[in-house]
Amino acid sequence: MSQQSPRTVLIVDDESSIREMLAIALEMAGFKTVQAENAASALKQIASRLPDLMIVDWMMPNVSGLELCRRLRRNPDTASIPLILLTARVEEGAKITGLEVADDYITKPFSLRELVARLKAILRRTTPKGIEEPVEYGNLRLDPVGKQVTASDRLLALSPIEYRLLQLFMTNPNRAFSRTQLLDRVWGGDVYVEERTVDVHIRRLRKTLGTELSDLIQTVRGMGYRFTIGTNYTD
Amino acid sequence: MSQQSPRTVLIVDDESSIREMLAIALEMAGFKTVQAENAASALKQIASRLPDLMIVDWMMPNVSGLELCRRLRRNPDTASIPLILLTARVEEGAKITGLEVADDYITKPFSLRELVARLKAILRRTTPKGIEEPVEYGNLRLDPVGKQVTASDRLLALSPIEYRLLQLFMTNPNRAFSRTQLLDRVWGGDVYVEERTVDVHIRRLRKTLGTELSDLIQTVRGMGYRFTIGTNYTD
DNA sequence: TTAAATTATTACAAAAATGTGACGACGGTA
DNA sequence: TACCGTCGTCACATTTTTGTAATAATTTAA
Repeated sequence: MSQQSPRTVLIVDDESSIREMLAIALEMAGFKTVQAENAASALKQIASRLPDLMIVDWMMPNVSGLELCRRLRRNPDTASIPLILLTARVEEGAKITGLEVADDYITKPFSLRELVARLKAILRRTTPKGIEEPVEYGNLRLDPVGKQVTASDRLLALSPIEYRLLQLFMTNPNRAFSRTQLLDRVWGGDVYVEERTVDVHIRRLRKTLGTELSDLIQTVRGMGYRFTIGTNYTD
Repeated sequence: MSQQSPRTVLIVDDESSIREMLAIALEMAGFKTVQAENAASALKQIASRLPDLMIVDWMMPNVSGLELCRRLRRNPDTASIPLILLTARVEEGAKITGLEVADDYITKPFSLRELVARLKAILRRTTPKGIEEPVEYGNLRLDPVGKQVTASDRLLALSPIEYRLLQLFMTNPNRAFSRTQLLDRVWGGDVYVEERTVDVHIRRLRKTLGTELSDLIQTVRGMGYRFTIGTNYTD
């Protein structure tokens, strides 16, 4: 049974009719959908919550879909979101230009069945990398499928937030996150809590990790926190 | 993490009490604020100095806030200023119409904390940071992503100021900085500290770098300091 | 060489940042 | 209903960082 949390697809198109059609088709296929009618709105949605995949219309007023994709690619946080470009163009040149930034493209008119199929294909080959593969450092192991964390084969009891924190850390080792970034990516961009709340949850995470493993989560003074591996210290 | 020059927020509202409340809240959050009580005044303020973000009341006499936003969007100079619409309307129609021109909207009554949070979120995503590549000279390596510095793979414990100092030096090798320049670029242009304080921090940086690497930071007598690489000396 | 100018070093107290425990709120559940 | 786990926030403790002044060391100019 593939009852993971449903994938979220962000549909970016200026025509509401197309958005609606796609939304219905995708929701029937078991996806969650979010819509945006322009690039600015899309960026806002993304800031609020990272989608698992995006369908972007090539031709849009102001910022074109292509330009939106380029901007997404430049930002490390969004660079890995799989993209499907929706285009009416059939020319080879356009195809190639589009593929440089997109993972796939579909020319209008298109069959919904085909779209869904391609979408699933892309998710199949892009998600296992980050989301479903267990991450492991030393004897600490995080299993995204079972949402379980084990240390030396002992199961750790993590709260939901602790789990997401650890997952973010373990999938981005040696990267410092500010409290704001953590709030954005663990809590979600649309939740407003005190920055210091992060400290408390770091504390709780460290506590459940135990004395040995808690060293993995380091304080970066004046900045935030970092999951550090493979470095020697000389303090 | 607000060591950048303070952002300026232009508040446009016909009710002075609301303007004042917003101004106080925002200034407590570290922003500079400018106020305007109508669209004309707002345009004047903008002409005098471009704000980093605007909060605009939807309902205003004469030109409505929405109309003001539209005019701003039409002008290339002001089109990219992020906008937050302040509105009492809750209807879906209003939301959608508003979002076409604004980056976000907040319905009255609103929580100041939420407003500040959203405002920061908008600034965060409209001011994308450049891609940060590690800098490396010899066995000294500074990693902006992890905010860590290693010497021969040993992690150095730098304080925030030491880190920023070293980052400035390493990204501008062989360039001499005066103490004033260092204060501007490491401390930020809006703080007042003694010039001699720089000396102390240089000393601290040299100390944490260790005897070998401390030679990299050279004193330029009568001028300031310089990060020197690839040069041999024969005094 | 000496005196003046400049920088290095040290110590210390204030300020800032982070760690920590506790409390109440909230939703789910027996 | 009461219980339980989780969460956000606060108050207070602890640690680190920072600015400054005092003093030592060094360089420069005459």
